Amino acid sequence: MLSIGDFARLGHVSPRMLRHYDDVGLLRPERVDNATGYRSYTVAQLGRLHRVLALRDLGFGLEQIGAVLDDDPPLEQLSGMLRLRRAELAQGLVEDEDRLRRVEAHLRALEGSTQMQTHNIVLKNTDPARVAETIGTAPGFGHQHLGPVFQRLVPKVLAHLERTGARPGIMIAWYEEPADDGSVVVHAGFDIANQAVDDGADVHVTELPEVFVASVMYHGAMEDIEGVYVTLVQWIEDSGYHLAGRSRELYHVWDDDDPTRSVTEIQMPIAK
Amino acid sequence: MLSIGDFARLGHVSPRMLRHYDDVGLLRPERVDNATGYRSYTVAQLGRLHRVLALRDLGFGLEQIGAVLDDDPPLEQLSGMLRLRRAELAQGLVEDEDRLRRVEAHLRALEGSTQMQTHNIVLKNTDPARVAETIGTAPGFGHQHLGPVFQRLVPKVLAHLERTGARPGIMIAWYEEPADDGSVVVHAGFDIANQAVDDGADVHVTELPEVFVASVMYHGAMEDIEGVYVTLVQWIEDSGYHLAGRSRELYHVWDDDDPTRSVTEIQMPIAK
DNA sequence: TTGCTCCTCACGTCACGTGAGGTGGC
DNA sequence: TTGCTCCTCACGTCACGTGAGGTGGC
Repeated sequence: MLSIGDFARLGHVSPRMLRHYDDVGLLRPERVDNATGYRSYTVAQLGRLHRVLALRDLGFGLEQIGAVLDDDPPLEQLSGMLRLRRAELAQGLVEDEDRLRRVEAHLRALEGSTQMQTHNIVLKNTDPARVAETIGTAPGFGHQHLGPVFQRLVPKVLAHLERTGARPGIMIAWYEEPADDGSVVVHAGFDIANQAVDDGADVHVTELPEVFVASVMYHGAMEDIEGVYVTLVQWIEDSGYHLAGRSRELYHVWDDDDPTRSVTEIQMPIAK
Repeated sequence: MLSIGDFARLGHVSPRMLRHYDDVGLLRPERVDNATGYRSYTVAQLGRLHRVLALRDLGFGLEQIGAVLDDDPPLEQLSGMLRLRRAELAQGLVEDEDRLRRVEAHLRALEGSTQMQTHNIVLKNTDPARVAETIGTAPGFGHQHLGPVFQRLVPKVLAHLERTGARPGIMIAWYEEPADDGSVVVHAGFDIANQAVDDGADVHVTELPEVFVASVMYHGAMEDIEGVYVTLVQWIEDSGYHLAGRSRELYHVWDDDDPTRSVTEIQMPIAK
């Protein structure tokens, strides 16, 4: 008979672990002294300890280990558990590899040392939105091209919504792929939630689908937003994703008086 | 101003998370109602929430995130943190890949469906041991070859220990690489801990070094141990390791009357 | 008046590590 | 008598999820 300390040394575990395994019924001492509570183990119990350690090393929880050791499940069930564990591990590996790539993308973004705080990029599924929008064409990207187009489009939508008695929600814009000459079709409109709004002459109600995006919150005036786009696109590429759709801008805070207080969310659909 | 529920929906997080971030000081509501305790957030706070989520996604703890956001560390320190995180992730990946291989080795061992309970293989560093041992040669492995050799060697060591007044500890054997004709040099002896023992005519005191091994506890008579070796060697290979030294046997329980009660540990040195 | 939201505790998670405070055997 | 081992609580870990029990605004 071995004391808990001797048995622990023999099995390369801590006495505390053995007490814990006793508590949860995973490995009971061969006997326990009535008066002192001292635990005694036999060398033969090393076998059971070994099985516990082996299964723990594979990542099983103590409860599952207890089930395996005590219920002596049939081979198929055992291999089923191992297969499940294998799948979990493989899944975890994929996730951690992706995470590692994202860390590396942030490192590279830091080197670029753009003013923007790069640690601001979140991956998520957008919530779908119903928008009343209208369409215009700009000669290209960039604030100097897009600004005037918005000036023209936004009042149209607002007027239409006022006519139909609907309250505009958040303002949203999205961009089609640029044509060969660089010109861009711009969609600008407002979220209308589930309010009933008829289509107008130029204004249409449409549904923006749920998509997986990389999203950045940008605080500041629209003139300076281009650097954010550059950083974001680079980050997406660095972290192993690629663009997979039309990007959107959500104007969470639109401050005409002080544009630097604006809060704009850029969403770029991506896929692996 | 947004209620906690609205802000949570906007940021794709749970209200509980926001309360938690408030508790730990990571993201305080813009204001809290004195009477009701209701929290209010502003849309501008989405930026901070975004940074929290981005860093959390990389695997940083909330405390570290708070430090990054509030202390605004210099670029080098930021990139140092990212580098550390990258190293941790890479390390974790290696470990999980190894674990995955071990799971797969167990699956293959199950298919073989040997009687032995394969979930009994533990990787560990052996503890170094001082042993008094002697040497013999057997015509090959297998109980029929080794048995008689042990019969001859063990009494020699015991007699020597008795002469020097030392108490024998656990019995240990190890094997040199077989020669071309298959013959094996066998070392057999006893652990003597730190007792002073002089070398004898045939008996030498030697130190077994600490090595990394795959270890199996085998309950039963020595005649049937060969299957365990076969399974163990196969498992080692399947799990991406290779043999890296001479294997040992530790006779934790040696029962002459009932050999099936014997407990023998097989240790095979391995490396990646 | 009935839902809905929000509030504050407080337990549970997983497998132990780490004291605190006390006792028994050499 | 002094170390050493062993014992039983009980807290802490990490980031919340999940009730319980209660309140305020539409």
